[in-house]
Formats: sequence, structure tokens, C-alpha cells
Amino acid sequence: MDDRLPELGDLEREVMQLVWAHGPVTAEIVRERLSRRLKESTVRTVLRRLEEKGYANHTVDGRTYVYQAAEERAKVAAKAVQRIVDWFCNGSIEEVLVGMVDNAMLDQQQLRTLADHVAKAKKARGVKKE
Amino acid sequence: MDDRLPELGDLEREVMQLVWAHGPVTAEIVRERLSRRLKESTVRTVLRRLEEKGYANHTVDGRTYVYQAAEERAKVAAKAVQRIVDWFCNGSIEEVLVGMVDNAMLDQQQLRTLADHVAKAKKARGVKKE
DNA sequence: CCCATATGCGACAGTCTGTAGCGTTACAAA
DNA sequence: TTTGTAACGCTACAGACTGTCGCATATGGG
Repeated sequence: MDDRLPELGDLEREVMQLVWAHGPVTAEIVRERLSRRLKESTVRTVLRRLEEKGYANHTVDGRTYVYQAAEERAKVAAKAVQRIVDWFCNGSIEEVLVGMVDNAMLDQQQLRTLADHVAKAKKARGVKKE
Repeated sequence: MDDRLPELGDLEREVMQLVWAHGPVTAEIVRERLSRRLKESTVRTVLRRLEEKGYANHTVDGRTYVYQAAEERAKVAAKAVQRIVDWFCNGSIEEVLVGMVDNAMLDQQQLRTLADHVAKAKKARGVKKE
């Protein structure tokens, strides 16, 4: 259940962004959309590694591999954040949040939205816990 | 203003934890508290790199270097989170938070504390932000 | 049956990290 | 002042991880 996904390099991350953004894609599609102009084999290697690392899956369509994200972007991001929190703050989310607030990383709007979600989650938890 | 601190390896992170936890420390002190038993020169190298990377500072006491964190732990954590958010969510904090909530990464207590801080920050912002 | 094409594998250089040996320098005592 | 000791930085080196490919191979369509 733990599945701590390995970290990604810059290119790998860019590719994952594309996969998340454009849904199921082929190596060729990714290659086209990529900022840097790379050889197809390079793109395929990255895609394969992404799969090895557990970030993506592939299905076969004819003789073409179609890749898609194995986990939602938000979920992966959340885990990454969780890891940060564990590393730096002994799991104390508040500490991180305070830090972000102190650094003015959240604007009024974001704070509002955040408060919203928290309230909703709190209610969901409180009322009926799975 | 950007100062994106480089990422840290496992040992580097452990050392920084000690620096944050035990305030100003010498290489020797760090060495003692460390989980692994390492040579002093190893510890010194790590400390030096930490300083090069901008995570720590040192002052000289006699002929001994005393290291201390260059930035608060919460601040560094916050930046790390910010980076994650930028990478995976186009800067949308909410998306990450939603992800964490969906994954039940926050318990009731944490949600409460979080809500508290958010409320406080919102007020501080709204009224008058210096 | 043969060709074009998509695939995986193996490789290689560059960088980062963990780990440490060593020569140098600076107090402090003799 | 000379010398021993302790703290320092420098350089090194092997082991990952990443970015980038070339190449041999397999497979579907004509």
C-alpha cells in the first residue's frame, strides 16, 4: 500500500505531464508535443522507465503501445507532498502550511478554496467515517 | 528571490534534520547523533555541501566550525512543496490538497489544525497585510 | 514471403551522492 | 620558537540515476 514512487528527472516529469494532460498517448505523440526535439527511441526509453517506476501503464493497439497514467496526477502530487512532510516535519502538515503562509505562497483566493475543502473534508470525516 | 534549493540525498537530509533539531552543531556532534557510523571527514564533506547548496551556514568558534541552518525548516519544506505543486499541478495548491484529502492522508485532528491556520491566515491577509 | 515499422535492450557519458584518505594549517604547550 | 594535535578543505572514487541513442528483433499487412 505504501508505494512510494521513485522520483523523476526533468525529462521524465515533462513526459508525465503530457501523459496526464493528453490522456492515452503513443511515443510518437509525446515526441511531437515535447519541448525538446528528441529521437523516438529516447522517448520510448523514457516511457518505458516511467512504466517501470509505476507512473504509467501501456496497452497495445495493433502493434502500437499506448501509454496512460497509472495514477491520477493529484494523487501522485499528494504523495510527493506527503513525503516532503515526512522528511522535513515529522509528518506535521501544519508546519508546512504555516511555512507556506509565511512565505506568502498562497493568495487570498487559494486560502478560501483551501478552507472550503478542509471544511468539506472535516464534515465528511466527522459525520460518517468510511 | 527565487532560490530554489537543490534537492538533498538521504544522508544530507538526515544531517539537516540534526542541524535543525539540535541548533548550532559541530561536525563531531553531528557524527555522534547520526544513525550510521561514519568517518568525520565524511560528515564534514556533507556539511560543506549542505552549505554550498545554501541549506546551512557556519561560523568559526576558535578552530571549530559551527554549523546552523540557513533557513527555517518550515520554510524549506514549504518551498519543496511549492515545487511539487508547480511540477504536478500547474501551481494549483487545491488540487494537491484535494488529493491528500482523497487519500485520507490527513486525520481529523490535522484537518482541524489546518483549518485553524487557514482561518488565521485568511484573517491576517484580509484585514491588513503588511 | 518480404518489407516497413514499432519495440525492447544495451550502451555511454555526465552528474549527484555517499564515503573517505590526505596534506595543510593553526592553536597550545614545552 | 618549535612541534604535536586536532580541525579543515580538497580530491578522489565507486555506485546510482538520467538523458540520449543505435541497433538487432519481432510482427502485421500486402
